[in-house]
Amino acid sequence: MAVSPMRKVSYGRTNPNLQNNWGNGSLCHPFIDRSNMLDNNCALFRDMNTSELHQVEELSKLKVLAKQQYLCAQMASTDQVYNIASGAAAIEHISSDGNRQILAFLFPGDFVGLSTQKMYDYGVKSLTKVTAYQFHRNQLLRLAEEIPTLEANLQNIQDRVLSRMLEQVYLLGQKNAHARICYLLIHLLERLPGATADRIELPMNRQDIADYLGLTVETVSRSITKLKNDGLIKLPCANSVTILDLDEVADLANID
Amino acid sequence: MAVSPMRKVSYGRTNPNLQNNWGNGSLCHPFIDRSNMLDNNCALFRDMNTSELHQVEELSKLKVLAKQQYLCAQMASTDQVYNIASGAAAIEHISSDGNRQILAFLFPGDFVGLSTQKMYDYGVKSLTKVTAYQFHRNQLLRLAEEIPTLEANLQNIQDRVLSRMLEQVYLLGQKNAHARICYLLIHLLERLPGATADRIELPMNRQDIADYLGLTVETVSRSITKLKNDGLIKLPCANSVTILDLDEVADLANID
DNA sequence: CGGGCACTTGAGGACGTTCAAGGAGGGTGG
DNA sequence: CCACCCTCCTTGAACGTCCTCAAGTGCCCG
Repeated sequence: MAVSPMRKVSYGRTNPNLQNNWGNGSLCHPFIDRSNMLDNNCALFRDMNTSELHQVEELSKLKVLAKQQYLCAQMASTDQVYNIASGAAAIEHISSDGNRQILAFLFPGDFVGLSTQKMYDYGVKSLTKVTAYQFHRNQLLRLAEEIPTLEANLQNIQDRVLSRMLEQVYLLGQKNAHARICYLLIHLLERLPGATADRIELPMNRQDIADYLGLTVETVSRSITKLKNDGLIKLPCANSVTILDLDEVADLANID
Repeated sequence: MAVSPMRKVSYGRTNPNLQNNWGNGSLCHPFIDRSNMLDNNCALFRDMNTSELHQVEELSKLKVLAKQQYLCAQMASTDQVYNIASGAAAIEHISSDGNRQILAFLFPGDFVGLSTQKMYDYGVKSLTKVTAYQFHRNQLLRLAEEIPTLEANLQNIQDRVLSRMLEQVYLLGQKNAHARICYLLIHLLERLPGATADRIELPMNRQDIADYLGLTVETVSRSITKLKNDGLIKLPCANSVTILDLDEVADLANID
Protein backbone atom coordinates (compact mmCIF):
# COMPACT_ATOMS: atom_id res chain seq x y z
CA MET A 1 0.00 0.00 0.00
CA ALA A 2 1.32 3.38 -0.97
CA VAL A 3 1.50 5.75 1.95
CA SER A 4 2.43 9.32 2.56
CA PRO A 5 5.13 10.64 4.81
CA MET A 6 3.68 11.97 8.03
CA ARG A 7 6.87 13.93 8.40
CA LYS A 8 9.58 14.10 5.78
CA VAL A 9 13.08 13.97 7.12
CA SER A 10 16.00 14.05 4.77
CA TYR A 11 19.42 14.43 6.31
CA GLY A 12 22.79 14.42 4.74
CA ARG A 13 25.96 14.13 6.77
CA THR A 14 26.00 17.87 7.07
CA ASN A 15 24.85 19.53 10.24
CA PRO A 16 21.66 21.40 9.53
CA ASN A 17 21.46 24.31 11.90
CA LEU A 18 17.86 24.85 11.10
CA GLN A 19 16.91 27.67 13.36
CA ASN A 20 18.10 31.01 14.52
CA ASN A 21 19.63 31.18 17.93
CA TRP A 22 16.92 33.25 19.52
CA GLY A 23 15.57 32.21 22.83
CA ASN A 24 19.05 31.31 24.00
CA GLY A 25 18.28 32.65 27.43
CA SER A 26 19.20 36.25 26.78
CA LEU A 27 16.65 38.51 28.30
CA CYS A 28 16.38 41.72 26.37
CA HIS A 29 13.20 43.71 26.65
CA PRO A 30 10.79 42.15 24.20
CA PHE A 31 9.77 45.38 22.60
CA ILE A 32 13.17 46.94 22.34
CA ASP A 33 14.67 43.97 20.59
CA ARG A 34 11.88 42.66 18.43
CA SER A 35 13.91 39.89 16.88
CA ASN A 36 11.84 37.32 18.71
CA MET A 37 8.52 38.55 17.50
CA LEU A 38 9.63 39.21 13.98
CA ASP A 39 11.38 35.92 13.53
CA ASN A 40 9.43 33.89 11.04
CA ASN A 41 9.88 30.81 13.16
CA CYS A 42 7.45 32.33 15.59
CA ALA A 43 4.15 30.92 14.46
CA LEU A 44 1.99 33.42 16.28
CA PHE A 45 3.48 36.58 14.79
CA ARG A 46 4.50 35.34 11.38
CA ASP A 47 3.93 37.69 8.45
CA MET A 48 2.54 40.45 10.64
CA ASN A 49 3.51 44.06 9.97
CA THR A 50 4.86 46.56 12.46
CA SER A 51 1.52 48.16 13.13
CA GLU A 52 -0.12 44.83 13.79
CA LEU A 53 2.72 43.75 16.05
CA HIS A 54 2.26 46.96 17.95
CA GLN A 55 -1.39 46.10 18.59
CA VAL A 56 -0.34 42.72 19.92
CA GLU A 57 2.34 44.36 22.03
CA GLU A 58 -0.24 46.33 23.94
CA LEU A 59 -2.07 43.18 24.93
CA SER A 60 0.95 41.25 26.09
CA LYS A 61 2.76 41.06 29.38
CA LEU A 62 6.17 39.50 29.82
CA LYS A 63 6.43 36.70 32.31
CA VAL A 64 9.75 35.34 33.57
CA LEU A 65 10.10 31.95 35.22
CA ALA A 66 13.02 30.22 36.87
CA LYS A 67 13.60 26.52 36.27
CA GLN A 68 10.93 24.05 37.32
CA GLN A 69 8.14 26.54 37.78
CA TYR A 70 4.64 26.38 36.43
CA LEU A 71 3.70 28.79 33.67
CA CYS A 72 0.20 27.53 34.17
CA ALA A 73 -1.07 24.76 36.36
CA GLN A 74 -3.24 21.81 35.49
CA MET A 75 -6.82 22.91 36.17
CA ALA A 76 -5.96 26.59 35.91
CA SER A 77 -8.36 28.79 33.99
CA THR A 78 -7.67 29.10 30.27
CA ASP A 79 -8.29 32.84 30.34
CA GLN A 80 -4.55 33.40 30.11
CA VAL A 81 -2.58 32.13 27.13
CA TYR A 82 1.15 32.16 26.49
CA ASN A 83 3.77 32.40 23.79
CA ILE A 84 7.22 31.15 24.75
CA ALA A 85 9.95 33.69 24.04
CA SER A 86 13.01 31.91 25.40
CA GLY A 87 13.92 28.76 27.25
CA ALA A 88 12.26 25.34 27.24
CA ALA A 89 9.18 24.01 28.95
CA ALA A 90 7.10 20.86 29.10
CA ILE A 91 3.38 20.27 28.85
CA GLU A 92 2.51 17.60 31.36
CA HIS A 93 -0.58 15.76 32.44
CA ILE A 94 -0.56 14.19 35.87
CA SER A 95 -3.30 11.69 36.56
CA SER A 96 -5.05 10.93 39.81
CA ASP A 97 -2.87 7.86 40.32
CA GLY A 98 0.22 10.04 40.09
CA ASN A 99 1.42 9.01 36.65
CA ARG A 100 2.92 11.79 34.60
CA GLN A 101 2.81 12.01 30.82
CA ILE A 102 4.63 14.78 29.04
CA LEU A 103 2.57 15.75 26.01
CA ALA A 104 5.07 18.08 24.40
CA PHE A 105 8.23 20.02 24.91
CA LEU A 106 7.92 23.72 24.22
CA PHE A 107 10.53 26.01 22.69
CA PRO A 108 10.67 29.67 21.70
CA GLY A 109 7.80 30.58 19.43
CA ASP A 110 5.56 27.83 20.76
CA PHE A 111 2.08 28.83 21.85
CA VAL A 112 0.04 27.52 24.76
CA GLY A 113 -3.67 27.86 25.27
CA LEU A 114 -5.57 27.25 22.07
CA SER A 115 -8.62 25.70 23.54
CA THR A 116 -12.19 26.71 24.11
CA GLN A 117 -12.31 24.65 27.26
CA LYS A 118 -12.54 26.52 30.55
CA MET A 119 -9.60 24.86 32.28
CA TYR A 120 -6.24 23.53 31.21
CA ASP A 121 -6.22 19.77 31.60
CA TYR A 122 -2.44 19.91 31.57
CA GLY A 123 0.21 22.00 33.25
CA VAL A 124 3.12 23.82 31.65
CA LYS A 125 6.37 23.62 33.59
CA SER A 126 9.62 25.37 32.78
CA LEU A 127 12.64 23.14 32.25
CA THR A 128 15.09 26.03 32.06
CA LYS A 129 14.67 29.68 32.80
CA VAL A 130 11.76 30.72 30.60
CA THR A 131 10.38 34.00 29.35
CA ALA A 132 6.94 34.07 27.86
CA TYR A 133 4.42 36.58 26.59
CA GLN A 134 1.15 36.36 28.42
CA PHE A 135 -2.18 37.35 26.90
CA HIS A 136 -5.76 37.49 27.99
CA ARG A 137 -7.25 34.82 25.81
CA ASN A 138 -10.35 36.79 24.89
CA GLN A 139 -8.37 39.92 24.08
CA LEU A 140 -6.11 37.99 21.75
CA LEU A 141 -9.04 36.27 20.07
CA ARG A 142 -10.81 39.59 19.61
CA LEU A 143 -7.69 41.03 18.02
CA ALA A 144 -7.49 37.99 15.77
CA GLU A 145 -10.88 38.90 14.37
CA GLU A 146 -9.40 42.18 13.21
CA ILE A 147 -6.07 40.86 11.97
CA PRO A 148 -6.60 38.03 9.47
CA THR A 149 -2.92 37.12 9.57
CA LEU A 150 -3.11 36.57 13.30
CA GLU A 151 -6.20 34.44 12.91
CA ALA A 152 -4.51 32.34 10.24
CA ASN A 153 -1.48 31.95 12.46
CA LEU A 154 -3.61 30.70 15.32
CA GLN A 155 -5.19 28.19 12.98
CA ASN A 156 -1.78 27.03 11.80
CA ILE A 157 -0.61 26.62 15.36
CA GLN A 158 -3.57 24.40 16.09
CA ASP A 159 -2.84 22.31 13.02
CA ARG A 160 0.75 21.91 14.00
CA VAL A 161 -0.12 20.89 17.53
CA LEU A 162 -2.50 18.25 16.24
CA SER A 163 0.03 17.02 13.73
CA ARG A 164 2.63 16.61 16.47
CA MET A 165 0.16 14.74 18.64
CA LEU A 166 -0.49 12.32 15.79
CA GLU A 167 3.25 11.70 15.56
CA GLN A 168 3.45 11.04 19.27
CA VAL A 169 0.55 8.60 19.15
CA TYR A 170 2.27 6.73 16.35
CA LEU A 171 5.55 6.77 18.25
CA LEU A 172 4.02 5.43 21.47
CA GLY A 173 1.84 2.91 19.69
CA GLN A 174 4.35 1.44 17.27
CA LYS A 175 7.95 2.20 18.18
CA ASN A 176 10.34 0.62 20.65
CA ALA A 177 12.52 2.41 23.16
CA HIS A 178 15.52 2.94 20.86
CA ALA A 179 13.42 4.42 18.10
CA ARG A 180 11.67 6.69 20.59
CA ILE A 181 14.97 8.07 21.84
CA CYS A 182 16.15 8.66 18.27
CA TYR A 183 12.90 10.42 17.49
CA LEU A 184 13.42 12.74 20.42
CA LEU A 185 16.96 13.56 19.29
CA ILE A 186 15.83 14.40 15.76
CA HIS A 187 12.91 16.35 17.17
CA LEU A 188 15.28 18.40 19.33
CA LEU A 189 17.66 18.87 16.43
CA GLU A 190 14.82 20.41 14.46
CA ARG A 191 13.25 22.48 17.17
CA LEU A 192 15.74 23.30 19.90
CA PRO A 193 17.35 26.66 19.16
CA GLY A 194 21.08 26.29 18.67
CA ALA A 195 20.99 22.53 18.39
CA THR A 196 23.28 20.94 15.83
CA ALA A 197 24.21 17.32 15.28
CA ASP A 198 27.55 18.22 16.89
CA ARG A 199 25.92 19.41 20.03
CA ILE A 200 22.43 19.04 21.42
CA GLU A 201 22.13 20.47 24.91
CA LEU A 202 19.26 18.63 26.54
CA PRO A 203 17.13 21.06 28.53
CA MET A 204 15.22 18.20 30.16
CA ASN A 205 16.37 15.48 32.52
CA ARG A 206 16.02 11.71 32.07
CA GLN A 207 12.75 11.58 33.96
CA ASP A 208 11.25 14.16 31.60
CA ILE A 209 12.41 12.15 28.61
CA ALA A 210 10.96 9.00 30.13
CA ASP A 211 7.62 10.66 30.82
CA TYR A 212 7.52 12.02 27.28
CA LEU A 213 8.33 8.72 25.60
CA GLY A 214 6.29 6.48 27.88
CA LEU A 215 9.36 4.72 29.31
CA THR A 216 11.20 4.55 32.63
CA VAL A 217 14.37 6.49 33.44
CA GLU A 218 16.33 3.27 33.48
CA THR A 219 15.19 2.29 30.01
CA VAL A 220 16.00 5.77 28.72
CA SER A 221 19.45 5.56 30.22
CA ARG A 222 20.08 2.10 28.84
CA SER A 223 18.85 3.08 25.39
CA ILE A 224 21.13 6.10 25.30
CA THR A 225 24.03 3.95 26.44
CA LYS A 226 23.33 1.46 23.69
CA LEU A 227 23.19 4.20 21.05
CA LYS A 228 26.54 5.37 22.40
CA ASN A 229 28.05 1.88 22.37
CA ASP A 230 26.80 1.36 18.83
CA GLY A 231 28.65 4.50 17.78
CA LEU A 232 25.53 6.43 16.74
CA ILE A 233 25.94 9.15 19.34
CA LYS A 234 28.47 10.49 21.81
CA LEU A 235 27.87 11.94 25.27
CA PRO A 236 30.31 14.72 26.18
CA CYS A 237 28.33 14.93 29.38
CA ALA A 238 25.01 13.58 30.61
CA ASN A 239 22.89 16.37 29.18
CA SER A 240 24.81 16.99 25.99
CA VAL A 241 24.53 14.76 22.94
CA THR A 242 26.58 14.57 19.75
CA ILE A 243 25.00 12.69 16.89
CA LEU A 244 27.73 10.77 15.07
CA ASP A 245 25.61 8.87 12.54
CA LEU A 246 22.80 11.23 11.67
CA ASP A 247 21.45 9.09 8.82
CA GLU A 248 21.13 6.08 11.05
CA VAL A 249 19.57 7.99 13.93
CA ALA A 250 17.13 9.73 11.58
CA ASP A 251 16.30 6.38 10.03
CA LEU A 252 15.50 4.84 13.39
CA ALA A 253 13.44 7.91 14.26
CA ASN A 254 11.37 7.80 11.10
CA ILE A 255 7.65 7.63 11.55
CA ASP A 256 6.53 8.22 7.99
CA MET B 1 -0.20 16.56 43.78
CA ALA B 2 -3.71 17.70 43.10
CA VAL B 3 -4.71 17.17 39.52
CA SER B 4 -7.70 17.70 37.34
CA PRO B 5 -9.70 15.06 35.60
CA MET B 6 -8.84 14.86 31.96
CA ARG B 7 -12.14 13.13 31.49
CA LYS B 8 -14.65 12.60 34.21
CA VAL B 9 -16.37 9.26 34.23
CA SER B 10 -18.91 8.49 36.85
CA TYR B 11 -20.95 5.35 36.43
CA GLY B 12 -23.46 3.72 38.63
CA ARG B 13 -24.64 0.19 38.07
CA THR B 14 -27.31 1.50 35.78
CA ASN B 15 -26.94 1.27 32.06
CA PRO B 16 -26.51 4.75 30.65
CA ASN B 17 -27.83 4.76 27.14
CA LEU B 18 -26.16 8.03 26.43
CA GLN B 19 -26.95 8.63 22.82
CA ASN B 20 -29.81 8.50 20.42
CA ASN B 21 -29.88 5.60 18.11
CA TRP B 22 -29.29 7.54 14.95
CA GLY B 23 -26.71 6.25 12.56
CA ASN B 24 -27.89 2.72 13.10
CA GLY B 25 -27.38 1.95 9.49
CA SER B 26 -30.78 3.12 8.29
CA LEU B 27 -30.45 5.04 5.11
CA CYS B 28 -33.14 7.63 4.82
CA HIS B 29 -32.55 10.54 2.55
CA PRO B 30 -30.55 13.01 4.57
CA PHE B 31 -32.70 15.99 3.73
CA ILE B 32 -36.02 14.33 4.14
CA ASP B 33 -35.31 13.04 7.59
CA ARG B 34 -33.22 15.71 9.21
CA SER B 35 -32.89 13.94 12.55
CA ASN B 36 -29.21 13.42 11.94
CA MET B 37 -28.38 16.99 11.25
CA LEU B 38 -30.53 18.38 14.00
CA ASP B 39 -29.35 16.00 16.67
CA ASN B 40 -27.42 17.94 19.23
CA ASN B 41 -24.83 15.19 19.36
CA CYS B 42 -23.75 16.30 15.95
CA ALA B 43 -21.01 18.77 16.69
CA LEU B 44 -20.97 20.36 13.27
CA PHE B 45 -24.61 21.41 13.13
CA ARG B 46 -25.32 22.01 16.78
CA ASP B 47 -27.50 25.01 17.64
CA MET B 48 -28.01 25.95 14.01
CA ASN B 49 -31.44 27.08 12.86
CA THR B 50 -33.39 25.75 9.90
CA SER B 51 -32.29 28.47 7.53
CA GLU B 52 -28.66 27.94 8.39
CA LEU B 53 -29.00 24.19 8.01
CA HIS B 54 -30.52 24.79 4.61
CA GLN B 55 -27.44 26.74 3.56
CA VAL B 56 -25.26 23.87 4.67
CA GLU B 57 -27.53 21.42 2.89
CA GLU B 58 -26.82 23.06 -0.43
CA LEU B 59 -23.10 22.54 -0.02
CA SER B 60 -23.23 18.91 0.98
CA LYS B 61 -23.29 15.72 -0.97
CA LEU B 62 -24.15 12.34 0.48
CA LYS B 63 -21.57 9.63 0.14
CA VAL B 64 -22.29 5.97 0.85
CA LEU B 65 -19.57 3.42 1.48
CA ALA B 66 -19.64 -0.32 1.98
CA LYS B 67 -17.48 -1.93 4.64
CA GLN B 68 -13.72 -1.58 4.41
CA GLN B 69 -13.67 1.22 1.89
CA TYR B 70 -11.77 4.46 2.06
CA LEU B 71 -13.71 7.64 2.63
CA CYS B 72 -10.48 9.41 1.94
CA ALA B 73 -7.03 8.00 1.38
CA GLN B 74 -3.79 8.83 3.07
CA MET B 75 -2.16 11.54 0.91
CA ALA B 76 -5.46 12.57 -0.65
CA SER B 77 -6.11 16.26 -1.03
CA THR B 78 -7.83 17.93 1.91
CA ASP B 79 -10.14 19.87 -0.37
CA GLN B 80 -12.95 17.51 0.57
CA VAL B 81 -14.09 17.19 4.17
CA TYR B 82 -16.64 14.83 5.69
CA ASN B 83 -19.20 14.51 8.42
CA ILE B 84 -20.16 10.95 9.34
CA ALA B 85 -23.92 10.39 9.28
CA SER B 86 -24.12 6.69 10.07
CA GLY B 87 -21.87 3.72 10.61
CA ALA B 88 -18.37 3.53 12.02
CA ALA B 89 -14.98 4.30 10.52
CA ALA B 90 -11.34 4.45 11.55
CA ILE B 91 -8.68 7.06 11.01
CA GLU B 92 -5.47 5.21 10.26
CA HIS B 93 -1.90 6.10 9.54
CA ILE B 94 0.22 3.56 7.72
CA SER B 95 3.94 4.17 7.79
CA SER B 96 6.52 3.34 5.16
CA ASP B 97 7.53 0.22 7.08
CA GLY B 98 3.94 -1.01 6.91
CA ASN B 99 2.96 -0.41 10.54
CA ARG B 100 -0.57 0.76 11.03
CA GLN B 101 -1.75 3.01 13.83
CA ILE B 102 -5.40 3.80 14.24
CA LEU B 103 -5.68 7.36 15.49
CA ALA B 104 -9.40 7.38 16.18
CA PHE B 105 -12.64 5.59 15.61
CA LEU B 106 -15.34 7.70 14.04
CA PHE B 107 -19.06 7.59 14.73
CA PRO B 108 -22.11 9.51 13.53
CA GLY B 109 -21.62 13.23 14.01
CA ASP B 110 -17.83 13.02 13.83
CA PHE B 111 -16.11 15.35 11.45
CA VAL B 112 -13.04 14.71 9.30
CA GLY B 113 -10.83 17.26 7.66
CA LEU B 114 -10.12 20.17 9.95
CA SER B 115 -6.66 20.95 8.79
CA THR B 116 -5.02 23.65 6.76
CA GLN B 117 -2.54 21.14 5.40
CA LYS B 118 -2.83 20.26 1.72
CA MET B 119 -2.95 16.50 2.11
CA TYR B 120 -4.38 14.09 4.63
CA ASP B 121 -1.55 12.33 6.40
CA TYR B 122 -4.03 9.67 7.41
CA GLY B 123 -6.70 7.65 5.70
CA VAL B 124 -10.31 7.15 6.78
CA LYS B 125 -11.63 3.63 6.30
CA SER B 126 -15.15 2.42 6.89
CA LEU B 127 -15.57 -0.41 9.38
CA THR B 128 -19.25 -0.91 8.63
CA LYS B 129 -21.46 0.50 5.94
CA VAL B 130 -21.01 4.25 6.27
CA THR B 131 -22.91 7.27 5.06
CA ALA B 132 -21.22 10.63 5.22
CA TYR B 133 -21.86 14.19 4.13
CA GLN B 134 -19.14 15.48 1.89
CA PHE B 135 -18.23 19.16 1.59
CA HIS B 136 -15.78 21.23 -0.34
CA ARG B 137 -13.53 22.43 2.41
CA ASN B 138 -13.31 26.00 1.17
CA GLN B 139 -17.05 26.29 0.65
CA LEU B 140 -17.71 25.13 4.17
CA LEU B 141 -15.12 27.49 5.60
CA ARG B 142 -16.55 30.38 3.65
CA LEU B 143 -19.99 29.59 4.99
CA ALA B 144 -18.53 29.43 8.49
CA GLU B 145 -17.48 33.04 8.10
CA GLU B 146 -21.12 33.94 7.63
CA ILE B 147 -22.59 31.66 10.29
CA PRO B 148 -20.92 32.26 13.66
CA THR B 149 -22.49 29.15 15.14
CA LEU B 150 -20.92 27.01 12.44
CA GLU B 151 -17.55 28.61 13.04
CA ALA B 152 -17.83 27.98 16.77
CA ASN B 153 -18.80 24.39 16.09
CA LEU B 154 -15.76 23.87 13.91
CA GLN B 155 -13.61 25.28 16.69
CA ASN B 156 -15.22 22.97 19.23
CA ILE B 157 -14.64 19.99 16.99
CA GLN B 158 -10.97 20.85 16.78
CA ASP B 159 -10.78 21.13 20.56
CA ARG B 160 -12.45 17.82 21.03
CA VAL B 161 -10.16 16.10 18.57
CA LEU B 162 -7.12 17.45 20.35
CA SER B 163 -8.52 16.50 23.71
CA ARG B 164 -9.06 12.93 22.53
CA MET B 165 -5.53 12.76 21.15
CA LEU B 166 -4.18 13.82 24.54
CA GLU B 167 -6.13 10.99 26.12
CA GLN B 168 -4.72 8.53 23.63
CA VAL B 169 -1.16 9.70 24.25
CA TYR B 170 -1.69 9.23 27.96
CA LEU B 171 -3.21 5.82 27.38
CA LEU B 172 -0.38 4.60 25.16
CA GLY B 173 2.33 6.13 27.31
CA GLN B 174 1.14 5.05 30.74
CA LYS B 175 -1.40 2.24 30.65
CA ASN B 176 -1.05 -1.51 30.27
CA ALA B 177 -3.01 -3.75 27.95
CA HIS B 178 -5.92 -4.45 30.30
CA ALA B 179 -6.48 -0.77 31.05
CA ARG B 180 -6.32 0.04 27.33
CA ILE B 181 -9.03 -2.48 26.55
CA CYS B 182 -11.20 -1.14 29.34
CA TYR B 183 -10.68 2.38 28.06
CA LEU B 184 -11.87 1.32 24.64
CA LEU B 185 -14.99 -0.29 26.08
CA ILE B 186 -15.90 2.83 28.05
CA HIS B 187 -15.09 4.96 25.04
CA LEU B 188 -17.45 2.88 22.90
CA LEU B 189 -20.12 2.94 25.58
CA GLU B 190 -20.02 6.73 25.48
CA ARG B 191 -19.77 7.20 21.75
CA LEU B 192 -21.15 4.23 19.86
CA PRO B 193 -24.82 4.83 19.07
CA GLY B 194 -27.00 2.24 20.73
CA ALA B 195 -24.29 0.91 22.98
CA THR B 196 -25.29 0.01 26.53
CA ALA B 197 -23.40 -1.83 29.23
CA ASP B 198 -25.66 -4.76 28.41
CA ARG B 199 -24.62 -4.84 24.82
CA ILE B 200 -21.77 -3.22 22.94
CA GLU B 201 -21.64 -4.34 19.34
CA LEU B 202 -18.04 -3.90 18.26
CA PRO B 203 -17.91 -2.47 14.75
CA MET B 204 -14.17 -3.14 14.50
CA ASN B 205 -12.25 -6.41 14.49
CA ARG B 206 -9.40 -7.42 16.82
CA GLN B 207 -6.73 -6.14 14.46
CA ASP B 208 -8.34 -2.71 14.46
CA ILE B 209 -8.46 -2.70 18.25
CA ALA B 210 -4.82 -3.76 18.38
CA ASP B 211 -3.76 -1.04 15.97
CA TYR B 212 -5.70 1.53 17.96
CA LEU B 213 -4.27 0.52 21.34
CA GLY B 214 -0.71 -0.16 20.20
CA LEU B 215 -0.93 -3.88 20.89
CA THR B 216 -1.02 -7.13 18.93
CA VAL B 217 -4.18 -9.10 18.13
CA GLU B 218 -3.04 -11.87 20.44
CA THR B 219 -2.63 -9.52 23.38
CA VAL B 220 -6.02 -7.98 22.71
CA SER B 221 -7.59 -11.41 22.62
CA ARG B 222 -5.85 -12.52 25.81
CA SER B 223 -6.79 -9.32 27.61
CA ILE B 224 -10.42 -9.68 26.66
CA THR B 225 -10.36 -13.31 27.78
CA LYS B 226 -8.90 -12.30 31.11
CA LEU B 227 -11.56 -9.62 31.65
CA LYS B 228 -14.10 -12.31 30.89
CA ASN B 229 -12.53 -14.83 33.28
CA ASP B 230 -12.37 -12.17 35.99
CA GLY B 231 -16.11 -11.66 35.58
CA LEU B 232 -15.87 -8.04 34.45
CA ILE B 233 -17.36 -8.67 31.03
CA LYS B 234 -19.20 -11.33 29.07
CA LEU B 235 -18.91 -12.21 25.39
CA PRO B 236 -22.20 -13.34 23.83
CA CYS B 237 -20.19 -13.59 20.64
CA ALA B 238 -16.80 -12.39 19.48
CA ASN B 239 -17.91 -8.92 18.48
CA SER B 240 -20.46 -8.30 21.17
CA VAL B 241 -19.54 -7.33 24.72
CA THR B 242 -21.58 -7.13 27.90
CA ILE B 243 -20.05 -5.18 30.75
CA LEU B 244 -20.88 -6.93 34.00
CA ASP B 245 -18.90 -4.78 36.42
CA LEU B 246 -19.11 -1.28 35.02
CA ASP B 247 -17.53 0.41 38.04
CA GLU B 248 -14.49 -1.82 37.88
CA VAL B 249 -14.09 -1.49 34.10
CA ALA B 250 -14.51 2.30 34.28
CA ASP B 251 -12.00 2.41 37.10
CA LEU B 252 -9.42 0.49 35.09
CA ALA B 253 -10.10 2.76 32.13
CA ASN B 254 -9.67 5.97 34.06
CA ILE B 255 -7.22 8.47 32.65
CA ASP B 256 -7.82 11.39 34.99
C1' DC C 1 35.65 16.43 52.14
C1' DG C 2 30.91 14.95 52.52
C1' DG C 3 26.15 15.00 51.12
C1' DG C 4 22.67 15.17 47.72
C1' DC C 5 21.00 14.52 43.33
C1' DA C 6 20.87 12.75 38.74
C1' DC C 7 22.39 9.27 36.02
C1' DT C 8 24.03 4.58 35.19
C1' DT C 9 24.36 -0.32 35.75
C1' DG C 10 22.91 -4.94 37.30
C1' DA C 11 19.78 -8.88 38.28
C1' DG C 12 15.37 -10.74 38.19
C1' DG C 13 10.73 -10.76 36.80
C1' DA C 14 6.45 -9.24 34.49
C1' DC C 15 4.26 -8.08 30.44
C1' DG C 16 3.69 -8.20 25.68
C1' DT C 17 5.32 -10.19 21.28
C1' DT C 18 6.31 -13.83 18.10
C1' DC C 19 5.51 -18.02 16.01
C1' DA C 20 2.61 -21.82 15.63
C1' DA C 21 -1.48 -24.43 16.08
C1' DG C 22 -6.25 -25.05 17.12
C1' DG C 23 -11.29 -23.67 17.17
C1' DA C 24 -15.53 -21.12 15.60
C1' DG C 25 -18.48 -18.95 12.51
C1' DG C 26 -20.06 -17.67 7.85
C1' DG C 27 -20.24 -18.37 2.98
C1' DT C 28 -20.05 -21.28 -1.25
C1' DG C 29 -20.51 -25.31 -3.90
C1' DG C 30 -21.53 -30.00 -4.27
C1' DC D 1 -28.15 -30.26 3.97
C1' DC D 2 -23.51 -31.26 4.62
C1' DA D 3 -18.61 -30.65 3.35
C1' DC D 4 -15.25 -27.56 2.64
C1' DC D 5 -12.82 -23.38 2.89
C1' DC D 6 -11.73 -18.99 4.41
C1' DT D 7 -11.33 -15.59 7.74
C1' DC D 8 -11.24 -14.20 12.28
C1' DC D 9 -10.49 -15.24 16.89
C1' DT D 10 -8.35 -17.86 20.59
C1' DT D 11 -4.83 -20.48 22.95
C1' DG D 12 -0.14 -22.26 23.85
C1' DA D 13 4.92 -22.01 24.42
C1' DA D 14 9.15 -19.57 24.07
C1' DC D 15 11.32 -15.44 23.69
C1' DG D 16 12.44 -10.43 24.08
C1' DT D 17 11.68 -6.02 25.73
C1' DC D 18 10.91 -3.16 29.23
C1' DC D 19 10.02 -2.60 34.21
C1' DT D 20 11.18 -3.05 39.12
C1' DC D 21 14.15 -2.92 42.75
C1' DA D 22 18.66 -2.23 44.24
C1' DA D 23 23.26 -0.75 44.22
C1' DG D 24 26.91 1.92 42.32
C1' DT D 25 29.07 6.06 40.00
C1' DG D 26 29.84 10.84 38.87
C1' DC D 27 29.06 15.60 39.53
C1' DC D 28 27.78 19.86 41.74
C1' DC D 29 27.65 22.61 45.77
C1' DG D 30 28.11 23.52 50.19
